[in-house]
Amino acid sequence: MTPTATEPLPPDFFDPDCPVRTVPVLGGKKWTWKIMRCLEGGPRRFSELRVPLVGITSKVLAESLRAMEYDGVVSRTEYDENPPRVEYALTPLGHTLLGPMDAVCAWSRQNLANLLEAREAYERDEDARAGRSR
Amino acid sequence: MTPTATEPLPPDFFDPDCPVRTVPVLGGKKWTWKIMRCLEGGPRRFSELRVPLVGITSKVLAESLRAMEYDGVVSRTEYDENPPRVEYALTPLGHTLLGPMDAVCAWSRQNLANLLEAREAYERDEDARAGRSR
DNA sequence: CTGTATCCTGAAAGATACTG
DNA sequence: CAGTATCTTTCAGGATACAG
Repeated sequence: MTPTATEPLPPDFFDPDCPVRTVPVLGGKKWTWKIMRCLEGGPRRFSELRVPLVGITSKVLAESLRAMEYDGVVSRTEYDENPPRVEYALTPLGHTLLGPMDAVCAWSRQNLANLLEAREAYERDEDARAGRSR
Repeated sequence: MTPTATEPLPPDFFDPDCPVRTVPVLGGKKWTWKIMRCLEGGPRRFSELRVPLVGITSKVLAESLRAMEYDGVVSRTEYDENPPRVEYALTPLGHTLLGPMDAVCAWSRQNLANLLEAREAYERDEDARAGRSR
């Protein structure tokens, strides 16, 4: 599964049709990770989610929640009240995703300094090269 | 840091300007995770990477590698030969990212069945609802 | 309050052709 | 071989208005 560097990587190293590709939490989906974090502490209603997700529109929030519901990581519970109340929560499956997510988030936090330093170094080298050729 | 469900989520729950947001491996960047996996076994040259990354164009591969180099997770080594040879490899920082990434990938593999089942259930319910209202 | 319906924009990705 | 240069496409995301 992990070929060494001396042998060529096979063309079928990745399955282009692998359904994992379409898991929202892995692909684009700008807000998914943040929504997960907002639901970590317990159920939240729609308007409650909009507060910390500064800048999100109701359209995008609704779309994101629907995609997550589709994948079974979020549940939607409608209460027949007036005014209407809808609560979103992590499913058991969603909860199991928190751990892996935390690993990546922790990495980001721990290596933020390294990252910023790498970017500065990269730009310094760019400047040096451009300076010489000029 | 993790508010309970009974207290409201503060508007500053997330820092909109947090640089972590721009880490390629966390945001969009369709190919980043796959490129990481290709480099896991050791250094690879440009054309070698194109084989398993079925469908990627040289333009997008070059852009992706540059972004990863910028963030310090990939190194680029140019050998002064003819024909030219360039090798890409994971940096030490890049290697530390493999662990967290694996956690998410493992989750995807382990829960793929649950995911597909959730999607089917979702679509069944949709059909049921549409059927009733029709 | 919890959304949907439109329309629009910008950035990422793809197609194609070409260069040192 | 290892890219760059253009041009086109695509689509997630945003703005705005409105509905149950």
